[in-house]
Amino acid sequence: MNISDVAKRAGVPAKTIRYYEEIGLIKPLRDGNGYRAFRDSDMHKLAFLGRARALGFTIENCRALLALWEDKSRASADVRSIAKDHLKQIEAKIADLTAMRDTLSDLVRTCAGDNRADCPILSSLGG
Amino acid sequence: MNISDVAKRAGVPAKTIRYYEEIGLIKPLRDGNGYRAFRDSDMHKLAFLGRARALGFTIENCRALLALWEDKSRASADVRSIAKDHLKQIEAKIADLTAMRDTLSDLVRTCAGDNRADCPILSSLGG
DNA sequence: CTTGACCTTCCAGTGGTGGGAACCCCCATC
DNA sequence: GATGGGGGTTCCCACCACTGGAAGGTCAAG
Repeated sequence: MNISDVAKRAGVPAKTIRYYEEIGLIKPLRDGNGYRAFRDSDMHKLAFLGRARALGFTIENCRALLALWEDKSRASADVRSIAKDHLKQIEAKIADLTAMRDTLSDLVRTCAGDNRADCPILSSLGG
Repeated sequence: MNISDVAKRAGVPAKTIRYYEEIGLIKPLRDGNGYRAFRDSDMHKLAFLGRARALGFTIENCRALLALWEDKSRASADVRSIAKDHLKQIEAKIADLTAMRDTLSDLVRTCAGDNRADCPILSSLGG
């Protein structure tokens, strides 16, 4: 498989695939002409990476998860611990954003939004 | 005022202040020795920027809001429109993260997390 | 033989800092 | 006068995870 085929099948952009090779997440073979030759296993790894990234795992977490996925004798506790940590971080980010949203939606609600110069949003930002 | 004073008072790191000057958000004067000389107005702008950034506004939005803040004849509708757009983006991000969290917390819940190799998290990522 | 779609590598840029080097300036103390 | 310490300055590199683009090699079709 060439890079555009595997990109389509795994749902990961070709540029990203090259990047993943560069940082050692995948190690595709090479044809005589220098083209990358992807095996099915490479494609599956890329699809795995695509799903993990879609869940917001960092690259380094993806690397760890991939290693655990490859390791037949792994303990699921290791995976669970990574996922739980990540879940906590996501929840923290949601909390941050929710606080922002609440403040901001209050401001938007109290702002008349007409042609007058008086603006509670700017007043609030101004201190 | 020197940079560390204004950093403390406005609650914005000195590094960030230099960056804000570099991109033209503030224009502090200079002393004879080359030190930045901040006026009160610079400090107020920095505090404004700090609050706007804390609400997640991008630098470019901050620039626009600052201009409106400075403009005595502004219409509050302009401010409100920026804030509403930003609010929408925050809500979109919250929705994304919430979807991630839901998927992930399902996976974490169904994962035994013991020493067995069987792991629903990896199975799900593997496709 | 040409065209055009691939593929390759390499370099630069993103946003908003943070870290650190190398150097200047000012004040206090010995 | 020397020295030390704590400011300040500019400049460049690193982060994260890509993304875009240039310059050039390769391949299949017409």
